[in-house]
Amino acid sequence: MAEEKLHGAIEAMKSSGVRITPQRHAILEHLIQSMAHPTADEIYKSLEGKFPNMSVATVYNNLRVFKEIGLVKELTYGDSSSRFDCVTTDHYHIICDDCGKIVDFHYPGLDEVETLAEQVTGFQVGDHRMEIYGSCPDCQKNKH
Amino acid sequence: MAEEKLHGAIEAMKSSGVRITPQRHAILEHLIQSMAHPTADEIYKSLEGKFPNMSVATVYNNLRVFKEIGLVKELTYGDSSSRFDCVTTDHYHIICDDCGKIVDFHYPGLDEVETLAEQVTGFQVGDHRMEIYGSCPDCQKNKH
DNA sequence: ACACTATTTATAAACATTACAATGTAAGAA
DNA sequence: TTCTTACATTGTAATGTTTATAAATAGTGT
Repeated sequence: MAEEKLHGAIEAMKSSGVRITPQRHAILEHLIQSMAHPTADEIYKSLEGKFPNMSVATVYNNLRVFKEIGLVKELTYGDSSSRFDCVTTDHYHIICDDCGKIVDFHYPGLDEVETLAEQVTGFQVGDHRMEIYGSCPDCQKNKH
Repeated sequence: MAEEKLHGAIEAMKSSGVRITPQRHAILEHLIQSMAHPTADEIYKSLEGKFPNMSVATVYNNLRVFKEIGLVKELTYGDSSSRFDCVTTDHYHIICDDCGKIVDFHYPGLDEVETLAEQVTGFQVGDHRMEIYGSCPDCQKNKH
């Protein structure tokens, strides 16, 4: 399934006229395979073995490119660095306040809220963002 | 009404055992009166007149204190600096993609999503965050 | 093969935020 | 009041993430 996602992403790049370089391929692959919503620096470090000469700038540049063609979303929380998430299917995130773990979870989509917001504020709505915060099962145990 | 909010906030500080210094009073006052969800730097600049010697560190320190006692929420978007919002009543934000304007808007609260997330993920949910993105009425006019 | 453009690299710069040490200020006890 | 102690503020240095820039490299179309 990760294969298919990667394939789909590459198709999306092709049809957007974006070149598929080895670095881009590797960054995308890492984003898809790692379930961990990594930071730019984590991606950089994890590809050091394969690409000893790769620059951090390349990671940032390409994450921006991926964002622009809608392959990737940037997640900004309170902490210092952004995390990046491959948008394959629509999903939300639930985040552990204690250990920082991020888990995907599905929910129908909040169309109703968007509609109401449009009516009340006069905005033309394009998108929304939602996250849920709490304590993950592991951290609940450790607290007891 | 801003008076009452400020008063309530000061009471909250008292009962948390947090000292009410002139700087803290001014920062809170600015947060409550400005409807603009300011950045730390904006707060700092706006109080330069009253407190020529105030340090940026003071602004950051106190925003952290306010966050800890639950008076203030930190809003992190894609851009470089956090914005700060006085939590008086529960509300969500709708944000203009073009000009960055942030407008408050009320909605019943997404208890149902929280409950479902709890069941699906096993997390113990404490909080959630939602923002809506779009184009504000002004920017819609300026586009066409 | 050639010219042209996109991409990568390396490094410097910008910027927000935090850490730290020194100074100042308020509250309570003797 | 004065002493003591804990908390706040200030100024500055340090940290860390992200962006800008210029040079080197690779790819594409003619």
